[in-house]
Amino acid sequence: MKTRDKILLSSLELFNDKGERNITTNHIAAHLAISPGNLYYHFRNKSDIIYEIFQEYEKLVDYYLDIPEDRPITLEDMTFYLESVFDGLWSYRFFHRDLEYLLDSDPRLRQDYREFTNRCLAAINRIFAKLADAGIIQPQPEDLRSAMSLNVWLVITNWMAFLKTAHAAEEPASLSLTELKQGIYQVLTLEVPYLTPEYRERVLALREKYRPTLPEAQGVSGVEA
Amino acid sequence: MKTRDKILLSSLELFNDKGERNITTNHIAAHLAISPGNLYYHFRNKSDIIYEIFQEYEKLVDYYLDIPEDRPITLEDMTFYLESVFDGLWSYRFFHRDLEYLLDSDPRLRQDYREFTNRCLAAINRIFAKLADAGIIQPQPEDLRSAMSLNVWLVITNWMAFLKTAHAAEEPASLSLTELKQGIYQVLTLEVPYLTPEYRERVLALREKYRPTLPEAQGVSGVEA
DNA sequence: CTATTATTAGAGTATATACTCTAGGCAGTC
DNA sequence: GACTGCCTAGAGTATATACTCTAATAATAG
Repeated sequence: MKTRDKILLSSLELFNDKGERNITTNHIAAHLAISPGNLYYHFRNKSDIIYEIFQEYEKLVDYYLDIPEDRPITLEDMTFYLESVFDGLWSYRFFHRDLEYLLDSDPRLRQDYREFTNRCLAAINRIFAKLADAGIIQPQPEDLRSAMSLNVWLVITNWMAFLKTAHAAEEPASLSLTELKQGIYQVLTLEVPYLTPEYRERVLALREKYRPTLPEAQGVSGVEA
Repeated sequence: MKTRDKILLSSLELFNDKGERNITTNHIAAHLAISPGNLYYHFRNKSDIIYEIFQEYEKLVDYYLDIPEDRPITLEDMTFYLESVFDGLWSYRFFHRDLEYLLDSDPRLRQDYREFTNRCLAAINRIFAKLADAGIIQPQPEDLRSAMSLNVWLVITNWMAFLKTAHAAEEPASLSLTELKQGIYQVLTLEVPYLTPEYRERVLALREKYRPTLPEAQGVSGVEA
């Protein structure tokens, strides 16, 4: 594998593990057992590395959220979208953690991320429209659907931060992909009141599959309330 | 005003303005025109300053979210809770921005924040229960209510991050309290499907008051989709 | 084989950051 | 006036960070 690609891969891994803020270019070089000079031969600075990783992330999610225009949408499609988006979030989980700082330090990233957000929101919106067409959820007025889509986006992008911060003082690294996917339970919660009688039971059953197993991790434990 | 309090106040102001990551103890001292030594006479380190600011924040929100046990809840109560919580978020807005890093660097903060989250979730849960008692929303099974409460929490705590990141490349400092309170629109969106016929119109009217004025800031602009 | 280009090592640097240390001022008290 | 306790200044420091520079080594093309 090319050094350049190894740098991108290691950076992503280290960022995900320890947080972008805690990883310097020297750390990355040391982790790969290459010299700082070598790293800077391939990338002008740390921002460029991050920008390139973001572009991979963007491409991945755009690929997943390619909504078919020519056919109706199914429950399986919806499951796929949810699973995929959370997979993407997991693979690039460092990104949302320091999002604001990253956007402040790189105007290109700010611009691109903004457009990315808009594409995602539009995709969620279209999914809802097609779910209504398919008779899975009840149709809603345009502005309610937009606001719902935005709420879905907020839940999806911040579920991980919630998990990490609501976890006890144990190893903060103890987060797993399985736990992350409990976010799907939260997203489906948003759909519950809109489900049509025909699909209600099926979607509720799907939702159950993602129900958090440890009520403690859920946050509302009653005991501490 | 005592130097100690001035340090807390200036720190909060600077953190909110520029982000905790971009503000050093030397910056704080310089901003107050005092010496670093002086600052460190009053606080052992930066973490201690942040921890103390968090405790103020915690106290404020706990005070706002004191749900009365002896009487039913009204729509005015709900409005007050929402307004207050967003006021609190605004006043201590630096906090959620670097939350994960802050919790990673201070175990006390991690523990306290976790308990704080649980208290807030419990309070939201109780509010929903009392809204149902008051006939404003339809009663829901316990687990659905918990999941809904968690979604409310996710929307509330991350609305600001969304605004900051979805904004265009303009001044990132252009965020206003008014915009922030459009988060109330999003929270009320979550309640919409559960409203009782008696209260539906009143709550929808309340919600309209917080509707975002600029569709662009909303994120879903159609044009870019 | 040679010239050129791409890649790498590794020492080095300017700046920043969190924090320390010493000396001293100032207010009150006897 | 001397003592005490609180507060402050400001120079200083160890470490980290992002990044540069030079020279050497591999790879490739003619």
